[in-house]
Amino acid sequence: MTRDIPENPGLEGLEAKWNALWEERGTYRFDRSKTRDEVFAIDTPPPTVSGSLHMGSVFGYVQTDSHARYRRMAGKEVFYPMGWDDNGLPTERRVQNHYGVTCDPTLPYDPDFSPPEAAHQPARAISRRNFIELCHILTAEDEKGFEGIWRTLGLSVDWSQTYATIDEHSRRTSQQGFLNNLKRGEAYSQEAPVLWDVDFRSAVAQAELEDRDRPGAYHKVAFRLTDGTPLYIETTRPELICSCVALVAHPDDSRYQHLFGTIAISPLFGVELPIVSHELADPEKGTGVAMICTFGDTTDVTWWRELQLPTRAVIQPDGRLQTPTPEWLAGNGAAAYTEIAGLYPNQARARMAEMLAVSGDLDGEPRPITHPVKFYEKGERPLEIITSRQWYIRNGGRDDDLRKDLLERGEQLHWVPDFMGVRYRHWVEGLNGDWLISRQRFFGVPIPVWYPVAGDGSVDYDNPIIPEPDQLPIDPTSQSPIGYDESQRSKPGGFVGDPDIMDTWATSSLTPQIAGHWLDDPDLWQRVFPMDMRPQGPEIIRTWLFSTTVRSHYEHGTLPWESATINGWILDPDRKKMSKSKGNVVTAQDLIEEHGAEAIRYWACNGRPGVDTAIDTGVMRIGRRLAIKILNASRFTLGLSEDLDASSITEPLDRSMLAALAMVIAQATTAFDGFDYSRALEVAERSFWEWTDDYLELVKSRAYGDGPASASAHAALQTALGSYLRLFAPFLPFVTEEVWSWWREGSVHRASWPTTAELADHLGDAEVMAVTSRVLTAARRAKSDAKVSMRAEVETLEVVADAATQDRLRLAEPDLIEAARAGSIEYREGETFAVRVELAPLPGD
RNA sequence: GGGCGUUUAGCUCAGUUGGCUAGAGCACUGCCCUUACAAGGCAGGGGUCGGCGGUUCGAGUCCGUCAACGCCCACCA
Repeated sequence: MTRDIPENPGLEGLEAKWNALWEERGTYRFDRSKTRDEVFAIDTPPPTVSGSLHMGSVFGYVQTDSHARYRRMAGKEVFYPMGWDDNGLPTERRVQNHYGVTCDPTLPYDPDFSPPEAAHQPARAISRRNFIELCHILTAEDEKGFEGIWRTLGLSVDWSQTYATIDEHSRRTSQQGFLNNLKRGEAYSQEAPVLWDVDFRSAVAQAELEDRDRPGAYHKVAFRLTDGTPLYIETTRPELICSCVALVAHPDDSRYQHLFGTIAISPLFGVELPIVSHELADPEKGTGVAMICTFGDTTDVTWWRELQLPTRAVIQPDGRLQTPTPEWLAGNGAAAYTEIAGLYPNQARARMAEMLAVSGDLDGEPRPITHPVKFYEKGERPLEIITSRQWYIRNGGRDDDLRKDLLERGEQLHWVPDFMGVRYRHWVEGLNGDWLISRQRFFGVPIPVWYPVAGDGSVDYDNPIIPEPDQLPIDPTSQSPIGYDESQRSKPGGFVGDPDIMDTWATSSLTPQIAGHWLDDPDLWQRVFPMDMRPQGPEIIRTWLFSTTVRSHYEHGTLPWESATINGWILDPDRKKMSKSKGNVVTAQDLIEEHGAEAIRYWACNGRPGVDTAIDTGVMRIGRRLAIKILNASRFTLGLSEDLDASSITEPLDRSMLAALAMVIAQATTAFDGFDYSRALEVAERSFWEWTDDYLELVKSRAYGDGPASASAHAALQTALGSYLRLFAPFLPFVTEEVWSWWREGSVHRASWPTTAELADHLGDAEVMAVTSRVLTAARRAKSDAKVSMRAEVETLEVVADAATQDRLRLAEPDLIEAARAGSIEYREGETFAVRVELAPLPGD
């Protein structure tokens, strides 16, 4: 025996051992000499770097890794990069909490500021540049931690192909992409009402909204017609009566036909308002008359735009009602306004209710209701709508032709599972505006433009000053455009920099271009794009998947990838969706330490594509047991003899076993080609347990002997083991690599995927193994029923079977007699298969 | 309010174009320390497939409908 097989092989230490060796040997290094058709490129989701890794991430990434490993073995050169999403608000929040700081852009840069050991209490305000430096420091630490976990889990990522969505390369790619959109007219800026988060003081895009049910109250309020007749409306936002610009009812509402075109006067404020008609007014809601404010909700925006109403905005970017009395109010109206000036909406609402009650314009008590209110998904207060200048990228929300094109892209994409494509379609069909990409935040990729300042000091937003490509990336708030210098910043005749940053999706929608080095490495780019696979979660179809599709459609006129594989949700052990707010998040680190990487991988790969899956430590234990079983079965097989040529496989039972294995290989391959890793694992696993439980037991006795029959068993065992190790390699990379190293040169992960062709010359009748197992099982059952050891002797085995089955059993008879410890086998002709077992008398009986 | 998904043994899940007495693992029960494996092996009990109604010679598997759960979307008066 020259093989170095441990006496008592175990799983401990395999992760560290093989990760070090894989790194040293460059096992997963991308070979960029391969051409596009030889490459399998994966657009890996860059995880949000946020301290601890969520089990939901582990789930999807491990599934993707199993597929990457399959493709690599199946002959593709796998382009498998890793990115970190450290751009944007989650990082800002984390920095604020971690260091106890807030960003105040008005402060000067402090070059001596160093990261505090502990969080400042209370929070300390620092400059934007200091703040951004902290963002970089913290994300760099977190990224190291994440990489460590991914390596422990055995992701076969090429770690030389990494990026961060805030790094220089990503910023340049993102800014160039934006400038290309701008040049082609796909990006534009416009002053318009936007949904606004008053805490973050930033605009928010449609894709980032969520509805939450909140308590509210209908206030029935009397407006007055010119003759003094009350006209009642119901509103949940009486504080906005001061910003009312019209009253509206449905054009077919007979109750109000006579009022269209006339005037109503607002209570307390005395503003004259036209009474108009519009189809969005719902006769069923309230009194059928609604007040139109600028702006209380998105319907107001629609009415305002379509009915060409004036703007009377009072809500400020900080969420308060403006302090100066609005110009459209005068006299008693102006006096009434002073009661609510400077208040937050909820405070103003209460005050208005009091004032309306006193003036007699409130009919009855406010009626409490629960209603859906729009929130920023990361926000804590309801969104307001304010008017501001923002940048947009056209996404079909305002253009039917473009919408049709993008829907067509969704049809072209191969969705796994296919029903996920419906979510894309519904999202695109439901878009109601273009993609708002500017954010009034600090840590992100700057909008890369400046604006000329005219002699009168006004800013010319319609003619932005564009940087040259070789200047990118730029920060227009600290760099000046070519032809200007810093002394001209914000001066008449000079320039101003756009102060905003881009939405995180405006950058991560370019992950194929970033990872594939679209701008700076055309040679690499043409080898990897369009990519093959986009794995991701279902919740970001509307954001990441869609936005990536939009950018690629514009930039390259193609889909960014051929297939999108959508993983399921992770549920906690009680089948509740895990979320930080529920406090039921289980971190990956703990589970990996407790169960080991192979167990976690097995659990993840057991989850069907796209199917919600609960964290289940029971499944993890099964995976661990499978890994240990592989070690032990390998030790048995490889301890028997040196390598034998497969031509030694002559015994019918051995050839039968290989015939069954060939079918398993075919099934697993078909499953993987359809992105169904879980099916591939399932068929391999079922087959492997049968192999160890039945085949190994049947041939054990023969294998311990000598001669050609023994050699046949050895060679068949080796051949089968070689197949099983490769079938399991995508799922259990450490244990399969360990066994492979006892035996073969090179990495199992660069070995070729098993094929039926390589077994073709050694196949027999698969039924021989099947019927022999049935007889063996019958013998075991008899012993179990008699409560005796499996080693107990059988006097006779009497098999009732048809002639064909008898013939098959005779082919394996010596093995069956040994395994069952039977004295003899007798056959009787019969249609129905049956086995009668007569146990030998026990010694002493 | 609309859409998508899920609902099969106590638990976690398979069941691919409808077809032999519905499968696996865990858990449970019994037996076995058999020289690959006792953090193991062998064997066994246990579901009529969410409800109702159809199509069919035959349905867990197709159609309709209802319900529960999850997710996504929806103009907040």
